[in-house]
Amino acid sequence: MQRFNLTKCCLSAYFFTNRIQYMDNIRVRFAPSPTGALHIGGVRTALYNYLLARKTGGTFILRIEDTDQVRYVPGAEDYIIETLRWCGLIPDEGPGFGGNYGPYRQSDRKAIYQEYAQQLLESGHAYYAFDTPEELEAARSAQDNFKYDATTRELMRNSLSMPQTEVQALLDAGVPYVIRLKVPAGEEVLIHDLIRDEVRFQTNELDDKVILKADGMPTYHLANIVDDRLMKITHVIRGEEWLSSTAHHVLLYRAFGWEAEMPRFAHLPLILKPSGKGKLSKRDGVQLGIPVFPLAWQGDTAEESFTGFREAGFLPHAMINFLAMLGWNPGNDQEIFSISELCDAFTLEKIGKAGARFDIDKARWFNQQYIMAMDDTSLAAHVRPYIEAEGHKPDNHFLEAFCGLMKERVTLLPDFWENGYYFFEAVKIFDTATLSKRWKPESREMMLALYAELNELDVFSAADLHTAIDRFLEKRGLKHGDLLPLLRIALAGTMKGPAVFEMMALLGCEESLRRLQTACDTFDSLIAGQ
RNA sequence: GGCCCGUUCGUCUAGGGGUUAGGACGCAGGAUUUUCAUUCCUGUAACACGGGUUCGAUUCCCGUACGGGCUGCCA
Repeated sequence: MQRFNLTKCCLSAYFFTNRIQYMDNIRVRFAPSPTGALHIGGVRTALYNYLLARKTGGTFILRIEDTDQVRYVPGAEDYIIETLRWCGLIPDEGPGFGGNYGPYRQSDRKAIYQEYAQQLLESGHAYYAFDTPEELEAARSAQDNFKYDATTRELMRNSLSMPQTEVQALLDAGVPYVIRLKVPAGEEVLIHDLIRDEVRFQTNELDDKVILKADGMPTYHLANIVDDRLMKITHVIRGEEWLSSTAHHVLLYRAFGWEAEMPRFAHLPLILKPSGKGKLSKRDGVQLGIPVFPLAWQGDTAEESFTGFREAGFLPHAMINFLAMLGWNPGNDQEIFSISELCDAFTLEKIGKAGARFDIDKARWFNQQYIMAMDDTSLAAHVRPYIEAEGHKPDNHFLEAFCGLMKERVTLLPDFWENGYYFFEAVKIFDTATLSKRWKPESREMMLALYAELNELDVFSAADLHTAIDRFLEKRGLKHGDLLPLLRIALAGTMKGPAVFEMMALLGCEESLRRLQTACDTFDSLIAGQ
């Protein structure tokens, strides 16, 4: 990274990171709409905003875009904030986070937008429109590809097509109206996108977007321009679905006379379905049985309720790491990144242009890596709830040792219980298929002899067990293979699991011997019965 | 339909005018291990197509195809 220190007389210094120029005091915002659970793609957008802010010493702002009264869903805002907290993407400013540019909820800023809409009205960049939804519908069905624009607005009912007296009369009578942006004809809008370079639009292709709705609320277009301006946003990092409407946004900046200080745009590629085509949707989650939301969401119906990465047993940092790599790369082979490493390595320039397929297997791999790398104490804290949910309250020492034995054998948090429940309670299922091959007529006697031998042990550690059992086998001219598989099944019921000696040591002398006894008592009939 | 964006192994991607096109996930095989897992090794597999430009193109340009986004008083 080259750094250019400009003289103090300059208002702002600039520095370059891999060719993209950043200014000082970077301010970015994550601006979700509280219409339901936050999509995983939204989490990635939040992440990239957060990373740019952290990398540059800038400010990460949360702004709630709740201008749609109809689609507003109670609880969605809490969900968004809980998600950010779970992921560790804590806003510097936002509702409940403080900041000097609030309020950060757009519904609390209604009056501000009206003021700015008025300004556009006065400067001739916007106009009143009285067309009812029905009339618009009629116009659309009467004409294919109907667009409310320079070629059609004279035919519609608005302050451009009607005499001023009539407009005033309608206004005075309290007839509902919207305010539309008057898109100029024959101009070009050039956008310098940080990810896509130059993108051009012809204003003749653009329609006169509604900027203030009949209920007095702004649409996204107006609100986001005004707020980004007032909140001094320097970089707009958002999904590609916004690229098309960016032309309108530039036109709004132009109309307000703010174009020169407009924020920089970076439009992120979308996250696509795991299989097939199209962008990832909540339906994919239920269809494939995979989480596509960070946290579970309880909707009004079963169809509107979804599981989340957290509930599936993902560690937040593993999910973040996975998401970071979906559309961005560090330019080298490193894949595992802590959040702070991500902050250092992140650059907008390394974000790809093409959409990225959502690959749950890769996510699982990341989770496995994070579990294996985590120390036993921290891991125990994550695993404890799963064990307690099954009615067990192990002490920390035991649980940590358990985590240590299991962590190389799991990919998701629930696997700890599912693959290792027998550390907490009696074996429920015995692998009778293996047992019937291994349990010989003389096995019972061998196990009984081992029981007696182990019963004499003073110290029940893995190392001591190892020595004792090796000695036992040697005495009888047996090999590991003659005993250990049986011992494993006696203790755990399954052929899968940690080293037998470690398992025994953790189970303890008393419990281990009890299981040996149980094996001797039941294995004969178990095999006979199957 | 119109406008906009995109296209390297099945997936995530590196790379970039001359390379054995690299890594990771997955999958397959092997080594280690009493089992499973971990770890290690090996293998599998890609520059969408057609024209240019060029001594040479996967890389640059133009088309085509395919995919995606937008096209609401939704965000």
